[in-house]
Amino acid sequence: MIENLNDRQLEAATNLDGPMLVLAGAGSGKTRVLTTKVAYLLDQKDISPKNILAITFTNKAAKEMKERIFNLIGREAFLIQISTFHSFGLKLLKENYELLGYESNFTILDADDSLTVIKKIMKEQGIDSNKYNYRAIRSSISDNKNEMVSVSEYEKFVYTDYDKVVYEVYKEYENSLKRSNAIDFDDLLLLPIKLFSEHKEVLEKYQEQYKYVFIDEYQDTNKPQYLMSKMISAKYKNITVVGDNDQAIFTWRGADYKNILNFEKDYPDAKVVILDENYRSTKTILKAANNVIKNNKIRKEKNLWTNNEEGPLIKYYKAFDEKDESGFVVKEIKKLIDDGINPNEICVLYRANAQSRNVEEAFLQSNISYRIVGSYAFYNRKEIKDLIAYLKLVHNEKDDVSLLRVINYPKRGIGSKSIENLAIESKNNNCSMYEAISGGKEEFKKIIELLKKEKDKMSLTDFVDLVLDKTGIKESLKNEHTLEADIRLENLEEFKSITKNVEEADGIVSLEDFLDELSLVSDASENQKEDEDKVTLMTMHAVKGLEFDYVFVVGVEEGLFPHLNSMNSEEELEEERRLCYVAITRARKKLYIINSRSRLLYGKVSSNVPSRFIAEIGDDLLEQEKKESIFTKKINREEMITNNDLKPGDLVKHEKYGNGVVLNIEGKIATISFTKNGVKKLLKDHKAIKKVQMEV
DNA sequence: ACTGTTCGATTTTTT
DNA sequence: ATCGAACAGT
Repeated sequence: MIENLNDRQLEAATNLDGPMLVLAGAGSGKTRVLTTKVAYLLDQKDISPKNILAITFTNKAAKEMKERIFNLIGREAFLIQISTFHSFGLKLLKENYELLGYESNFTILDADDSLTVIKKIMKEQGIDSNKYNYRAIRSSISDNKNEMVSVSEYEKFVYTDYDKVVYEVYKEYENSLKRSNAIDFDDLLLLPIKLFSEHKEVLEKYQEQYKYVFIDEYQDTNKPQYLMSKMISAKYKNITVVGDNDQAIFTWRGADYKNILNFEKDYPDAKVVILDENYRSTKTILKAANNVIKNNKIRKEKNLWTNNEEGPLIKYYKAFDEKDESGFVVKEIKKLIDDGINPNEICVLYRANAQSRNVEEAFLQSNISYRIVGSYAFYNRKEIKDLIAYLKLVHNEKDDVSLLRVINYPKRGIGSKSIENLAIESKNNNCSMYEAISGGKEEFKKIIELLKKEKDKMSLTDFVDLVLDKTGIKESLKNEHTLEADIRLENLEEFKSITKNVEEADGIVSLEDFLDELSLVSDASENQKEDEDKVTLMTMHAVKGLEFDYVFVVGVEEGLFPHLNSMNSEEELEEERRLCYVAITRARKKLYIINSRSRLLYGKVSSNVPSRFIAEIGDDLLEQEKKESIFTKKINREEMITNNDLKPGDLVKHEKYGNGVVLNIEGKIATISFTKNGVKKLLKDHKAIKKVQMEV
């Protein structure tokens, strides 16, 4: 198994004991090293697979690691604890909930659920939502939790009015979750640490169990994750961490890449291995990545190199608008598929989830089958969330968030006034809203009680059917007779096919296990069959750790990538650049970069200039695609372009004066030099002036 | 007290 | 597109 490893990889994979830091550049075979090391460990040492803990960053990565270890050692691989920090945290909570004061059927709130709780609290406290944005308050609370600042500790840091609001909401938020027997995503990391700190004997048990610990993507660990790694490996100190500070893209979520830089301080006797030979990409792709990342100032110099062939130039296409952009992507992907390329080897990357729609529509029209990985997908649809809320409520009746979502859906004549009263009642009795139900709302309670009785008598899929039936969801959608309602019904059917898939794969599935999986996975693609040949669509964040032969990056424009919201500081900009580095290094054979002069996004048309990252890649690595698509033949391109944002250097065409170039803009006046008519000062927004694209 | 309609604001990235 | 607030109607 250790054949074919290079010297450094071999060194990393065979030094089994003690702390080790593996600085692994993109595509340098770090997953290979990790999986080999695990297999070698089991071969050499007298330990059980159950003594190994391996933490990855995404569920997808965990799944892949399991498969690769399975290929090396067979079925024993499934006994190894391989999971994300969050699912490992959940496992710890499932095993120790009493010690932390929870009941066994606790609910996990996702980010949307947390927001609902926060909205409710802010309304109750009479906080003006125009002055204090719900989302801002939520992220402040989450930031505190990720920095491990508790409510009582935060009280000491309250200075401004804003702090005061955050404090009050934070306090009530924590109380409210406790009343609902609920935890949020941050708690999945925080509660295990609380458990370990307060119950040394429990910590010791886990230290004894997980004698060997592996942490992937260590540069993206936040404080609780860092602590969890440290605590659990403190006894034997057999901890191997792998990462690359050039790929730190989650600092906005509290991740601190200094964790990886400080590893040698934490463990002075740590062995350090640097993997800098890239086996994945062509020389061209790697050069592009290096050209981009070297612009970062806060960075440890590093030189990733490859012996792979030069490979084709990066294809660069400047589109007119988002339709032209997706048209180009479709055209190129069709070419690849016609050449016999498997669609599984193609992926399309974007900065924001909202961009997926544009590509999706083009794929639908041209019958390219695709899968979308990401949070705007299936589970975020209203009808699916409604159904899940019922399931969650059946599982944990104290789940106020779910109750609020469905108590009046479908309409049962329970309006805001009744709900308000219910909330007051529950507050007064310090109980959940469900427990406070009385009078006219009993009908709702009866439905839930009935479902509770039935849930263990049938398969999960049948139970979902029963829920749709008894709650009246199905009926109310059927009665709508609109296209929208039909789509919602179809999605609910799709949900049943997911539960069916899960049941077929895992045998009988309990509601609890299914809900756990839902809240951690939050992505339908994980539960879909993966054996079909499909092009993958996802964000650049989600693609971390994966690789494809052909990678398309769309929307490479200033404002979108780097994102406008990330242009406030040099640090944020450097993180965008690392994201660009991650995106580029996903490609094995060929990279495509596409941007658009104008695009419709979030219901608005915006016009953007090409991203600075394209200039950083450098012209000599780019091959610009000429506009020869059907699109140009149909539409007079000059009509496509508005003159609303003339800048010095732009080429223009004037109805009377002909072609010219903009020399200067002062307020509304543009100074333009015309080829045949000399320099003129004109109103820049005059309709006689049209901006002309610069290339052929 | 609940329902329906309209208008306006709002959307980075994830476990 | 979706959600919430505000208002009018039942």
